[in-house]
Amino acid sequence: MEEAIKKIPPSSKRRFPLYLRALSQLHQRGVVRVMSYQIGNMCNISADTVRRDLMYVRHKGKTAAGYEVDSLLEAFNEELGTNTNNVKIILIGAGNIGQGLLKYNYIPSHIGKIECAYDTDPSKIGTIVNNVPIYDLSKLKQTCPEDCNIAILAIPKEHIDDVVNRLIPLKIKAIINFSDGIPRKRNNIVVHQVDLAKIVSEIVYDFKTKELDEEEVFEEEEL
Amino acid sequence: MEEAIKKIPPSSKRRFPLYLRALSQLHQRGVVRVMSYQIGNMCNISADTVRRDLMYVRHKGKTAAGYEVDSLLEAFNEELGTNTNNVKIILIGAGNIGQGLLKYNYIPSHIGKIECAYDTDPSKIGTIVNNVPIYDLSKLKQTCPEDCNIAILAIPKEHIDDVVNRLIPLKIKAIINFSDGIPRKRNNIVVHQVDLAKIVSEIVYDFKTKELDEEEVFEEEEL
DNA sequence: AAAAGTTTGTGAAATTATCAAAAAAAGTTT
DNA sequence: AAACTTTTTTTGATAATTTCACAAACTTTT
Repeated sequence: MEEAIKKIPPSSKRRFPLYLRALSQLHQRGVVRVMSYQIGNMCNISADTVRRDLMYVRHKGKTAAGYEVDSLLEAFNEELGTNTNNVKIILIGAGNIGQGLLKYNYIPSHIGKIECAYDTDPSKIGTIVNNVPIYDLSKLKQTCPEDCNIAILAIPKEHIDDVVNRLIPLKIKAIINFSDGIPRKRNNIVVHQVDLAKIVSEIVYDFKTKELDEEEVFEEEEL
Repeated sequence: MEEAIKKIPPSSKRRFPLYLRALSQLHQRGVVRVMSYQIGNMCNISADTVRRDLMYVRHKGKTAAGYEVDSLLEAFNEELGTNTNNVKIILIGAGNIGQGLLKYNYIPSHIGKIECAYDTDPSKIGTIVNNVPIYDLSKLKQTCPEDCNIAILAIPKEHIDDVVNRLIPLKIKAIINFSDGIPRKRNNIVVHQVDLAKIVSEIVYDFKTKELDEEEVFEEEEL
């Protein structure tokens, strides 16, 4: 008879930061109402899934023609709390991918903040990209923020294990690895592989498959 | 009473190119046998899922201590056929992300080949990065390969719609968009958003959530 | 204010991933 | 070389997640 315990599926929760980002953008643009499919487009999620997800945070069922941006924004802010606002991230490697991440605002503030970046190239060391200073990798220990647990790796695969070895004495517990190599397993550190080839591959394959399907409609009918 | 129709779930099929890539790498290294969890590690997929997927292609159930690399490789080659080998891709934008894609072999040949790249920066035009020539974007029409259907976008969001407009007269039917903006909807062109922020966001959020969970074990017990 | 058109909310179905335990192979010990 | 141990696959069962589909709620149009 008590209120049902609010159990939000993990798969749904993982999308919350995306919603927060989309809603913040909408809020900034002064948009008052938004449909599920619009949020879906912004986040690359189906409208169905968006609606399901929104069910979990909308404490009161309310509108039926779009959602109030501000009300949802509030709900997600509450739900996410300050969990992710203050996450400090370091970036190892200010090469192409690294600087790409810095420049394009790919990591918005809801998610966390890249505090500083590291490289070994003297021409990069000492520069500042989009407000983020690039330090000498050899000064990692001295310059890495105290309470930083997450590192993004964007370096050639030859150096991965080297770098990971240096991250272990720091308090880094999670690595987001954009490099095309996999560090060997360690105990105290979780590695998340971001595999750009995987991403492209799936899309290309989907596309090619769909194309074939269209050609093969005739054959199918023979069954 | 006929042989059951081999129906491979789409979600599974989408992983095939990844397996093909992993298996090719193993083959090159001369590895003869491989366990499901090793493939899983290489592809960032759980061992459970890998095994299920392999069920679909291994026409005959066989070994029980690891899989034969070559036999699987053959099976996937057969399954995928030449669908993806000869896919031609163009890359618009040879900035940080674009060159990153070119340099790090992120797009292996099983998936497709980036035939050429385009930029507007005179210092880039005419250069060759990892065997891929960079052309002037204004020469797009003249230089784009005839039978190319896929374009990767890695440009500032301000120029997205401009570029997409130019892609439409060509035979581009799918866009893989690494930019942090979304092109407006068109009829004849499918856009796949690759959202680096989304990726990082999910990882950071997962990490933070797990951290909190550990702290909150006590509270949970009160229920 | 009635009719037409949207969009949500949500059971139900379909799909996908994970668990768990039996079976098969390989390795180890005696 | 037989018996035991360990590892890894296979697969039925279960759980989680997504998608479908449609009634109900609201908006807009006539």
